[in-house]
Amino acid sequence: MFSEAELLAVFRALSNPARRQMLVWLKEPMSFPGQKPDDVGIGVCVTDIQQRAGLGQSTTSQYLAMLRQAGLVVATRRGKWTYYRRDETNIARLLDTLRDVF
Amino acid sequence: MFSEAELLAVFRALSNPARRQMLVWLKEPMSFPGQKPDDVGIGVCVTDIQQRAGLGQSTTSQYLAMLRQAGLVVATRRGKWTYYRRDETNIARLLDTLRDVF
DNA sequence: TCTAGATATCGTGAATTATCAATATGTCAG
DNA sequence: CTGACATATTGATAATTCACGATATCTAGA
Repeated sequence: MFSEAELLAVFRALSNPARRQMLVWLKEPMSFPGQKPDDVGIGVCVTDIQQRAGLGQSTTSQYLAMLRQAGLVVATRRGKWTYYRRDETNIARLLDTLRDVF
Repeated sequence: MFSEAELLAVFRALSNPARRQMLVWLKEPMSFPGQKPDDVGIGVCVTDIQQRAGLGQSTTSQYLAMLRQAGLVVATRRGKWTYYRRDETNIARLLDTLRDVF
């Protein structure tokens, strides 16, 4: 299911509180100020996540990239913005794997 | 259920492949050479885990301490030996929490 | 095409982790 | 009480992560 390398990426990504929070925050896209109902399906843009996290822009971008490489979120570019949303299918698959492995 | 600090300890502990493997290995105590059937209930001693991991003695001891602090294993001292076994109850509780939180 | 805004990437220094060897502690046997 | 052994703790260094500012890239619009 998940290779050793994939599990490593996942645990490394989640071993940081800020990144873990981002993943939880994305469960409720509408909780972000200024989030448009039309955009819920596509996700939340980097700037909005950055505001909430209180981190620098580059840090936020990198952290989201890590979550994406770990297969936890999906990025979609629309215009100048990149929207991030949870990859619910893969997260469910991950939880199943964790049940099997641990 | 699990506090933020506890989750941090868990993910940090599991973000290292050697520590993750130890936790998996401990599912099968009898898979360790020289493991006595009588000791299965109490766990596996540090030296046996160290042999399998191919790490130094101090490293192994520290890694097991990390797993213990994360609530993933339980240590029992018997004579000169310290036996480590999985804390299945807490691991199950953890998996439930992960399902809730993520 | 030029510019401004959003995001990504690069380069950095501080903090943390990985891992070991050396040493300390704790326990049994004699 | 000593010696030998199992484990824990300490000290050290290389590698990695954290988080930032600076810079590069991409895109929409003037």
